[in-house]
Amino acid sequence: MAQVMSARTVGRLTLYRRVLKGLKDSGQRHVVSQALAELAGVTAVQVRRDLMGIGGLGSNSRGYDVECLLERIIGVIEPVVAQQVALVGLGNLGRALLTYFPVRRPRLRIVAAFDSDPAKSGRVICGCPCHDVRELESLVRGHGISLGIITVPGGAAQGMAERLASAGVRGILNFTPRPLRLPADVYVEDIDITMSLDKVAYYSRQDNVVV
Amino acid sequence: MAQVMSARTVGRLTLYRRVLKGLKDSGQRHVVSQALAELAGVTAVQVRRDLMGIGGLGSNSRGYDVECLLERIIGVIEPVVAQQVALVGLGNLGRALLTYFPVRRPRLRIVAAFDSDPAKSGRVICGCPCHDVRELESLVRGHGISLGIITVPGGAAQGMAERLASAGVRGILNFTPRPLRLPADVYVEDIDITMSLDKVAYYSRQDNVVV
DNA sequence: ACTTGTGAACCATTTCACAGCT
DNA sequence: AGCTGTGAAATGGTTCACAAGT
Repeated sequence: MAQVMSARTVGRLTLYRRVLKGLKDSGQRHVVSQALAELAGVTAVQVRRDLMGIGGLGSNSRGYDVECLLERIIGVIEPVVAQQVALVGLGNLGRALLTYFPVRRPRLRIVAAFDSDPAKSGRVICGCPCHDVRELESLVRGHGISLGIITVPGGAAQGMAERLASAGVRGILNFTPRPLRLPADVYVEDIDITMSLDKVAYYSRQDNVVV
Repeated sequence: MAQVMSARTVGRLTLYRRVLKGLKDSGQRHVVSQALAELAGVTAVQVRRDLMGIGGLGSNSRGYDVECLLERIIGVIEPVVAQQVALVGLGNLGRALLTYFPVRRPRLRIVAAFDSDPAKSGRVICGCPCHDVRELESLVRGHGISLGIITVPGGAAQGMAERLASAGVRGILNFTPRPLRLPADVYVEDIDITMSLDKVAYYSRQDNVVV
């Protein structure tokens, strides 16, 4: 990719990939922007803009070739070689994520999990070996782990993020409600579940929701 | 509130609330926009804009009164009376959320959980009674539940959303990767964990991340 | 007739720059 | 000197409207 795409565009491309996979499995050969848009929950123009950005390859009569488009999108957003992921924090959410991910993203595999509770280390949960957090740096370096998922209590978030970053991690998915201050070359994506619930609660009380 | 605030503003107000609670507990009486901004991970101007929107009440010398501001924000974003929440889908993620929420948001209480697996109904998990999904409508109506959290497999998402909406739910937190098509008066907030991880993976491979 | 691709317009949000108060 | 509040500018993202291809 010549230019870096915006986070929203990247997000939508993952939606399209999902939809296209479904279409391909059901034997669809072509799809028009309108149909793709409806399945992904966005507008048709938006779809065309996004696809334009990765070198639009639609036919002016039949729309887009499902297989061809899918491969193009995968080529843009999926890693060529698998990326290794570490999970820090084996609370309920952390354990849920361990079972949630592996089946879906074979190219992003959680290869190590960490917790400060010694009772949790040494075990294997859902195929993922759990270690004491003291081993974090050595194992992150050893496995060449480039992504981190943080599901620790808020107070420990910044510290864990710094340790991950200094051990070579380039991107962090942060489930804690704390903002992470890290070098600019580490990308951070926040998922603040409580904030999201607060938003839902707020708008559910408004009468005139236009979103 | 006269005008409906944007989703981003509402989100940031919840951040400020969190930070202000911490400051209050630590005995801080006043806080300047710059400090609040750093703790919330945004800019100082952003903070002032947001607070302006709810009727800025900062002193031109000492900044904002912590307690006073906290109460103002709570008055704007928190429900006056508690809102009841239903959780649909008792997989790993659903169960993790059951243990995650209650301690944090006393005014948003998950009062019922549903699953299609009969083995899961009749039990109480983390203080929350679990029911067969067939009882969804009657219990949602009976409890006056106004918010729903959906953590079912993707294929069941749209159906569950419709059932929740027709039973009177006004806002839905959607953890499935499917877009929900619902009447415009139901607010939907999506948390697409897999998409977020894909974004992290994508940007972690870019060299020039400016976010 | 129905499609994509796209300049231009539009809208939302953030940032700049500074007036005004203490 | 240091703060908030805010008009105005800038940025970023979405939608409109339509040219051009089949």
